[in-house]
Formats: sequence, C-alpha cells, structure tokens
Amino acid sequence: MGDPTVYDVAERAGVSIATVSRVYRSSDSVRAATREKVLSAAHELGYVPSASARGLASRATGVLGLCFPDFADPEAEGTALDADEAELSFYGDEVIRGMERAARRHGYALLISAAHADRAGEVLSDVAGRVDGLAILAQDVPPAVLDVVSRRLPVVVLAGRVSPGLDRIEVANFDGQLELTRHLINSHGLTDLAFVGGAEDSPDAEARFRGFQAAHLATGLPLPERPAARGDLTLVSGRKAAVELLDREGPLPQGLMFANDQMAVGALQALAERGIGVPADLAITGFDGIPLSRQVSPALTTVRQPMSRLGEEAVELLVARFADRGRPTVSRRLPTALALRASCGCGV
Amino acid sequence: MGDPTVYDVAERAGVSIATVSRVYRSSDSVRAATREKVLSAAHELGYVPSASARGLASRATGVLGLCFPDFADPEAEGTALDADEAELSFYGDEVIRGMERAARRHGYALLISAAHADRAGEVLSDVAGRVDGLAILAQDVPPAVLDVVSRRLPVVVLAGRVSPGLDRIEVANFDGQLELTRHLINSHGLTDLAFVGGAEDSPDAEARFRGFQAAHLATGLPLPERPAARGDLTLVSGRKAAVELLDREGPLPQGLMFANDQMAVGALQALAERGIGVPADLAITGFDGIPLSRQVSPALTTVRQPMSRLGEEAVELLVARFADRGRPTVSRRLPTALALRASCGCGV
DNA sequence: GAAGGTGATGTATGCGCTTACAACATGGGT
DNA sequence: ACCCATGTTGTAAGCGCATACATCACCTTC
Repeated sequence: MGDPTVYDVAERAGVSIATVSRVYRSSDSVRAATREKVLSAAHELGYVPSASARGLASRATGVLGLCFPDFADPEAEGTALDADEAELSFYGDEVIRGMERAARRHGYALLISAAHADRAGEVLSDVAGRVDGLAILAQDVPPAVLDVVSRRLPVVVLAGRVSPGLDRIEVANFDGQLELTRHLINSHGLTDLAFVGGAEDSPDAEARFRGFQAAHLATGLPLPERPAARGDLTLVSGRKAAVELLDREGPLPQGLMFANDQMAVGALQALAERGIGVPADLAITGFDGIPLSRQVSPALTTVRQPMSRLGEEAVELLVARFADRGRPTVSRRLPTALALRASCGCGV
Repeated sequence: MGDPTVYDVAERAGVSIATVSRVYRSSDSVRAATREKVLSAAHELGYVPSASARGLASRATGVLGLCFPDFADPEAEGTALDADEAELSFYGDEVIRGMERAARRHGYALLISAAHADRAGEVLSDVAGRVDGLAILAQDVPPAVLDVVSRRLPVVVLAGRVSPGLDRIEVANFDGQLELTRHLINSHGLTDLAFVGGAEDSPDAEARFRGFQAAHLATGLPLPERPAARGDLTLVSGRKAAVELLDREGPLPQGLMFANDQMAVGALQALAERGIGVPADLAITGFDGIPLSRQVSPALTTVRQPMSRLGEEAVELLVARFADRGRPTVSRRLPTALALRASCGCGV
C-alpha cells in the first residue's frame, strides 16, 4: 500500500480533497473546525504532501537551484582526509550557505549541483527541470543550453561572464584591488609592486590585475604590462610563484600582491623558510578574505569578499523576477572591503 | 504559451509521446533513427523535461535531501563579512560537498536545508515531500515527525542520536580521543591531563570525553570524573576556558585536550599572549582536523574526521536501501586518524 | 418573506509524464 | 506459405494535487 494521499486524508476527515488541499495551501477560507479535522486526520495517517504532484498542478516547484564548478578530482574519492581540497572550495561554501538561508527565508528550498566544466550543460538542464529559478556560480555554460534554460526560467549569473538578457551579480574585483594597491602606494609609500595572477582565463583574477594596473595609473606610476608571475590560485602555486620570483635576478619588489589568499598564504610559508621578513623586507597581500587569512602569521592583508551576500542577492534577484518577468535585467556589483593587517605593515 | 512538453516534441518528431519518454528514460528500445528525430525536435523546441511530472508518474524524484543545523544567527544577515561564522559551519560544508558528489555519481541531485533546532520538524517534512531519501546531520528532530517521515522514505542519521530502525553513521569520537589521549600518555609521558568539553548536550563532545576517560583506564591512571572546563565549541569559548584554567590555583596540567579544534586554536592564542610555551610548558590538542589546525603556530595536534566521507557514506546507505527496503538497519562508525603535529611535541 | 450576497465546501478537469498493454512489422524456422 | 519470436511504436490510464466553477447554507436587506 502506498503512502497516504489527499484522498485518504479527505476520506478520513469526511471532507473533499479540495478542502484538504486548501488547508495546506491557504488555511483561511477553510473553517477552523474543518481545518482541525483535516489536520488531525493527516497526522494520524502520516500524510506528507507530494511535492511532485504539487509542482505539476501548480507549475512551480518551490525550489531554487545553484550550479557551481566541481573543484574536486573525481578520482580522489576517499582521499578526502586531505584538507587542501576543503580550502579550495571554500569560496563556494559560503555562497551555498548564503543562498540557502535567503531561499528559506523566501519559502524556497535549495537544490545544489556541482559540475565539471565539460558537463556543465547537462547538469544545468537537469537542474533546470527541477527548479523555479537558478543561479550559476563562476561557471561557463554552453550558450545554447543557457539560452534554452533561461527562456524557461529566471537565471542569475554569479561572478561569471556577462550574458545578454540575464541578471548578474559580480564582486568588485577591479575596485577592490585598485583600492588595496593604492593603499600600499599611498599609505606605505611602496612604488615597486608586483602582481601574481591566476590563469589567464580566470575573469576574477584578470579583473584584479586590471585594478592593480589602474592604481598605477591613478598614482602616476609606470603601468605594469602583465603579472610578474601566474599561479593557479592554489596554495602550492603561490608558494612556487614566490620562490620563482625570489630566484630571479635583480632587486626584490617592495610588495607582492597575489590574486587570492591561498596563493598569498603559500608565499608566506616560502618567505618564512627563506628568512625574508614580512612586511619588513616585503609586503604581501591576498584577495578574498578567507578565514585562514586572519590566522596566518603575519596576518594577511586582503580584500574581503561578501560571498554569502552573493548567494543572498541571487535569491533576491530571482524572487524579484518571479514577481515581474518583464523587469529590465540588472547587473549588480557587490562592494568589497579592505582588511588591513600585518602583512602590509598595518595593524599589530 | 507555456514551455514545450512531450506532446510538442512528439508532434514535431512525428511519433507518440511514449516514444519521446522512452528516449529520455532508456534510450535502448528506441531505434537509433527515431531517437535522433526526437532529440533534434526536442532541441529545436528547447524542451526540458519537467521533474515534477516525472516524479509524479514514476513515484521517485531523483533527489536526495540533507538537513543540517542552522548555525547562523537569523538576525545577522548582512554582517556575514565576519569570518567566524564561516569557521563555525565548516563541519557541515564538507559533509554537503561529500554528499553532493556521491549523490551526483549515483544520478541524484541534492536538496539541502538548514533549520534551527525548534523548526527542525517542519523543515524536515517539507524536505521529505521532495526527495527519495534523506540524511539528517547532527540534529534532533521531534520523534513523531521522524517517525512519519521515515515510514515514507529512507532516512539516515549522521552524527546524531541512535534512532531505532534508522540507518546511522557516526564518527569514531570515542575511539579517536582514546587513541590521541593514549598517545600523550604513552609517547610523551604526560600523566596529568585536562579535558575541555562542549555543552553537555553535545553527543560528540561527550563521546570524546568518554574516550579521554577510557584512556586513563587503559593506562591505569586515575579516572577524571568530569571535564576540567566546558565551552560551546567556538574559538572564543576555548580562549576563555584556557584563561580560566590558567587562573586557577595549583599547578598547570601537562596537557590540555579540547573537544574540538576551534576551541584549541582559541586557547593557543591565549597561551601565546601569556607567554606559555606550547608544547614546552603545556601540550595542546584539538579534534576535527579543520584546515586551520595546520596553519596555526604551533601546528595543532588533532584527530582528523572524514567529514566528506560522512556525506558519501550517507548516499551509499540510502542507495543500498532503495535497492532493498528490507535490509537490516546498519550503524556505521567512520574511523578517524591522528594528526600528530607540533602542539603535542611531535613533528617539527 | 423573497431577492441577493457571502462564505464554505464539493465536483471535475488537467498539469506532463511513465508504463502496462496492445498493435504492428519484421525475419527466421519449418 | 504459415507461425511465432523479437523488436519497435502507439494507446490509454493513471500518478497526487491545485483550482475554476458549481453548489449550498446561511445571512442580510428592503
């Protein structure tokens, strides 16, 4: 025998299925006494409404979706005791939490799905069939798929490429790095700075580098043409980049600005081993504001990103679009905040 | 006009809706030529199958659920720039990721929902209506609700109370702490140890304390009756507990074992400020193996928990139960691993 | 006291899909 | 040439709910 349905509850309560449905949909418009009868019948039977049936009948699932890149190596299952992996996805975790909370506040559940870049399309259309609206975090999706999906339901792009007709939220990468770089130049009087970037196809890292360039323009310093080195945004690659720069000929720069915190932390380790004082011999900065940045020694100066706000704002945009499908698309930029700490010469 | 449905695709491809359905369900049993016709028609129309209809017809949603405690202060929205919050839920993040990955491997999507303790029941039944099976992480749910839900679909309890008839996965809190404590006693010759616990209603922290006690039994040392102090598992409370213990009369213990890493890290800060050498004057240990534990100075000796495995195993148990609803319930205990580092006198 | 109004409930249909079953075509075996 | 196994496709009946519409009881109003 299957699970109890509205029919079972209706029969037991001596009412029609419409009344049962009304009790769960909008309790007003049902007399209090009737509602009680229904609820207690439902309770006795252990009735749980079927979201599928509900969704089919009402053409809405009450679920929002979040697709994000899968950082983990699919082969690496079981070796998860290694903490590096956990650090890597940190970024996404905060977005997930922020989005979950905001979704719940609006009465939605959250469906999440990671995908490797090459399977982003399939995963996206699968998710699209299950939700009322979705957010895509820092991921490239085949335009054809994106087009189909976004014609079916509201989509908001988080920290990703500009897509015509889609709402979008980005973090102020450019502005944050601009501000931080000006701080090193103006407040600490450093004029010889180097930037360690990420891969060239990382829009975030590239925007940060442009902010770095812009600060030179703003202060009249010569424009750096390209990053002094590049990593892949991991701790290890930051360490490697630092070592590489140290081994180059010529004088050290006065400051080394990394495209993210993890690389900066890796560099701090390398510099400590080499006996290079931070910030005495060399100022170091990161970007992101991961918790780890506060704990390392010296504490890392960085730019804090409002990751959980990214998730929250995504929900707000989706909800706003549910209310008005025709509203003009928005592209919102979330502000960042400097976290000035010891590694640039500020604070303790 | 609404979104395209099987009917639209069927008409355009010149087949029946059953054939369209078969193409998406089980491509075999449809001739290759027919399948092509259907797929291209679907593509042209921008067809995306409706999960609700699918779920209703097939009585399965293809979604797994995860309910976990909501750590964040509901009022605190917007102040999320504070990184403490992020550290707090760290535990859950890894479980989410592990479960998401395993679910996807088995062809399921993952629905997540946090809930404050007092609303756990409602949230749970909401989620229950949307999924084929679900995991409850470290959360107490009203037995009545749990009963109803678990009669409807498979439920696995993660790091929670024993529930008759439900699959369950726990982490070897007792064994891990036992092993670590024996290490301090046997390898470092420490005989005067103190334990800083969590709240009394934290089953994890209590199990760890019992492991601490058991190690004394095992080595013939006098049995500590109760934790020397208690915190609430936050960094701040660990710091406070450390200060409190230092200010007590009498000699310091030789080692201070904390119920989790965050408290231990807080203690490390307090000790550093007081000029107390770790491990020279006092050995310190934590529990969990959060990434931060490796970065602090001295690196924290701790017990690593396989958090993402918790999520993965949850999926395995659910899938196994889908295959055989009648199989006996299992209670699995995931092994932990010691991470011996500087703060107990090991390593560098 | 009849007409009209209001609120509570029942009736009946369809949401888009899966799937048992029927129908049909095809080819091999006798 | 006929029968049957096999493979492919169509037909039709729900799945559990929401909701437009009909119904009905009970007031209000003049």
